Amino acid sequence: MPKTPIRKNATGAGRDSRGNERRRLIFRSLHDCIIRKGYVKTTLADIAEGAGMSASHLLYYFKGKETILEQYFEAVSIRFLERITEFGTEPPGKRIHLIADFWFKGETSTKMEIGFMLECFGAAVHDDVLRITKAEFDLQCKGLLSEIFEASPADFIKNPKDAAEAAYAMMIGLRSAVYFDDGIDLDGAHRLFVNTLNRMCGLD
Amino acid sequence: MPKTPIRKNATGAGRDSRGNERRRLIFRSLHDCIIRKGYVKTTLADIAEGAGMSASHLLYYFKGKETILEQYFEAVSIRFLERITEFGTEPPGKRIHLIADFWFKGETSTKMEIGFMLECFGAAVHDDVLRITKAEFDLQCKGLLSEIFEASPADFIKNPKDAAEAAYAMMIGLRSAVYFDDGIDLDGAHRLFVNTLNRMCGLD
DNA sequence: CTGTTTCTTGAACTTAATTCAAGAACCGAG
DNA sequence: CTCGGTTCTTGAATTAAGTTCAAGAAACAG
Repeated sequence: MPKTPIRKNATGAGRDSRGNERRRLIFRSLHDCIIRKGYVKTTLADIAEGAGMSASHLLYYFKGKETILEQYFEAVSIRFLERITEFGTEPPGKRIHLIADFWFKGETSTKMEIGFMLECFGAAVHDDVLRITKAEFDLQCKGLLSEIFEASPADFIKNPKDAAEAAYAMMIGLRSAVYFDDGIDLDGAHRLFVNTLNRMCGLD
Repeated sequence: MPKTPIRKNATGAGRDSRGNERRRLIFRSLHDCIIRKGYVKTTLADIAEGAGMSASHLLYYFKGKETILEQYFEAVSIRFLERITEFGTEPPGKRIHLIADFWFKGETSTKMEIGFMLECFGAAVHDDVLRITKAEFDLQCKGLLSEIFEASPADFIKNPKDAAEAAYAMMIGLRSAVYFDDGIDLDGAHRLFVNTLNRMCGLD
């Protein structure tokens, strides 16, 4: 006589608010672990310890180790999108500097997260779930940048969409180069980026 | 009475030539596995099966699973460097197209390897061995590109090194965007890249 | 206070990486 | 050819990590 459990709290509000707090703790611990040893070498026990709970309890909230990664990645993507979207409200001349600062002068955690996203993208090649998230992220960034550059057409590249794509690619490219090479001149890269964008947009 | 084993073949030539053949088999199998399921999901048994030997035998040649990855990555980097270096002997107007073709029109395996390298770079953040290899690769590519662009100074960016760096970053950036997003227009990206480089170099 | 739902854990199970000891294959010297 | 040493190869044992599960604690509504 197994009764079908009836959910009193149909919206799941109570559970989810608590669950979300736990999730955040887990994400933060994952984040720390990745900074210290990278994702591959991070064990469930490591994450659990950092979050102050048992390893098996992690799996009460997440289906498996990779699911934690996926959902954390998704959360990070969303935060990035939000921040990048904010730039769209700034005047053209200012946007470029804000975007550049965002990519080059962020806190350590931002730097880590960008590197982490690239790490995820690598993993994502063979994972449909992550792939979709990445494609989504990519698409939206590009759309936004197109918009930004549309507003101040450059004479360097006739089609502003090309400029936007080029800038986006350059941004990702430079940023990853910076992340993966401690020897690189961060300030130099930053100047180069700003100058290039300015020139592209005829704001030089 | 364990005698200290005396190596007859002090140069290791015989052993190494055989060993290198085995290594190549293992690399090829790793390569195939990564195409099919990605590095993380590839097991030693998978690699061993593809190479026609036992899993434990892999560890006779390599210290551990990650060592196989590291050394394969190193081999790929070297091959890339060699191919890119060849472009340096071509005349300026032709180099750009050759490089662009190399990045955008390579065979599937090239595409896979670029993605794989990015995947490695992600892993490399927490690994000193890979890191050095990447830095080396990076440095040499940049040096070469500087050289290439030095020969045909652009009026777009006054300092040709800036142009080289921008082009390099763009190349990596675009290429990774292409790799990680099946929906992207490969030909369009290729055209954009060639056009942009041409304009940068005043060859338009 | 009581029954239901949610939370939490440790122990058991499963899978993959790594170590190890033993023996097969190879090879040069006598 | 055959003996002794060296290199190659493997399966079995060990270790470590991920996952499942059943049981009990905590929270909470009625």
